[in-house]
Amino acid sequence: MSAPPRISDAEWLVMEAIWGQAPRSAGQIAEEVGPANEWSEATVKTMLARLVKKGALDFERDGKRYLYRAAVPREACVRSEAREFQERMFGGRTSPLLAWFVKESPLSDTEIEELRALLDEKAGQDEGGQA
Amino acid sequence: MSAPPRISDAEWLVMEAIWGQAPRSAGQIAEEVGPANEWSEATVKTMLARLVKKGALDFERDGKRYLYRAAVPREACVRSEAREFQERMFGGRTSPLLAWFVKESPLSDTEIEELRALLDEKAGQDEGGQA
DNA sequence: TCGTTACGACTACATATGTAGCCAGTACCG
DNA sequence: CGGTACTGGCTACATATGTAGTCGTAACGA
Repeated sequence: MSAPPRISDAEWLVMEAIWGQAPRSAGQIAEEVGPANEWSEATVKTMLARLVKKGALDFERDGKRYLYRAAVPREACVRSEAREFQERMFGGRTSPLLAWFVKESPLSDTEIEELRALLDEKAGQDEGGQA
Repeated sequence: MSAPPRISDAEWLVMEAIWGQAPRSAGQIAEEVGPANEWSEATVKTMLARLVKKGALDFERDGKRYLYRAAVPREACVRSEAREFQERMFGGRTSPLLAWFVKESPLSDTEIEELRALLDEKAGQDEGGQA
């Protein structure tokens, strides 16, 4: 449960590629994220190395190259980032956050319906479902 | 409408103090945020200078000292941070974000009620309320 | 008027981040 | 067995960030 490492903006894009499909070699990853972000292959390799060092990635040898895989689930990283965001912007409280997004964002009727359904579910459960 | 400047973690705390009450002198601000974060006064002053340079703060002379005030509304910064967060975590989509927070967070019945009310309002309006 | 002091300005320095180049070794082809 | 190309490792460098010290000077009190 140790907090996942802090993952920077650029690093996050690399992580996404790996969360999307793993294990993969640096070359494969670079092919996926490089062009879209106008990164040289070297840049991607640097980020891979840093992510390994941070403990966000793991790798196994495959002949002369490495195959990288995520060492932390995306889930955990999202949770951690979300917590920080929530903390900074809304003093850690959830309902103001939700209210803010509901007010600020365009939502289709369908989406509103879905959210209502989720709230219903939520209301059904007793407090403290959070294990 | 130019995007508000990127405000770092530590800087954000200083901004909060100023959004809370302005204009204020460096000393006053340091008094408020320094102890809580174990920052020396020098640290606070550095952040003030950086924030001014970034265009996040403005100041007016008051004798020998400066009185700082926010140059960008908190609103705008929150919006900008929220957009980035949403982009990174949920591909920019709002409803998955809302769904995620609803599922992940404990919400009291009252809060759920309030959100329902908000959704009702939202559903009432036609699409594209975004002014 | 002169000293004191409270401010802002400038400097410092380690780590993080964005971006990328170069080198050495190794696996594989010929 | 030697050459070649690909791969990771190390180096580089500018900017951002966290954290803080020092200095010159203006304002104010004595």
